[in-house]
Amino acid sequence: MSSTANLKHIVSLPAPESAPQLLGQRITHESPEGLVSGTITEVEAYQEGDQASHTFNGKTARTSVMFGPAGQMYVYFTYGMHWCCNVVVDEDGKGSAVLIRAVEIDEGVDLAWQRRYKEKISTEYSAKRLKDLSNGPAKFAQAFGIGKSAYGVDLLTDNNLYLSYEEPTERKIVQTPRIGISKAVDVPWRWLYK
DNA sequence: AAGGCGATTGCCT
DNA sequence: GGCAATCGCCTTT
Repeated sequence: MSSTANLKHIVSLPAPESAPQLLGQRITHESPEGLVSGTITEVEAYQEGDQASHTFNGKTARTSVMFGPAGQMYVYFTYGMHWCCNVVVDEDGKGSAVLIRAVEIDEGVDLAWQRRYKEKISTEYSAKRLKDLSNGPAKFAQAFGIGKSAYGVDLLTDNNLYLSYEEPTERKIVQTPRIGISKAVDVPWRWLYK
């Protein structure tokens, strides 16, 4: 199977099956300022009928893309200041997506650093700040320069913002309940590398 | 037309 | 560990 076909298969699955398979996949954003790329290391699954999902109360203007074809980006704005990114998954018509909660950046660290901290990267790397670069959903969005304009972008075909397939690795995966929600708090649909 | 609140983060104690 | 910041969306009048 080709890389694109592998990805296509992964995002065609229901969210709770798709999410753990998106762990380890690569996401890249090429913007006028430069390229940032890294490995997805933490995800959460949300789907229609799931009380914690934005689609629980049906389709709205904000969530419409979640009901569309798999592989598109669902971006939402929250807490008055943060953007968060999801990969739309499952069959066309199902309101499902996988929230990208953390990415390990291995290309474009300088650019990511500038976007996050509004300053040039110093020769003396702060270990904590490096770790904090993209270890949260809104941190990832900021580090990658992703905002409203990414809404609905097809991550399987777009030339600037795209997923690329990586073979599964031996990295140990942990499964836990989702973070920061008030409904369906016991549903264990968060996956991350140990 | 108005009000409450969130799939978060960073700073303060 | 607690809490403020900040605003678009959705629900309720």
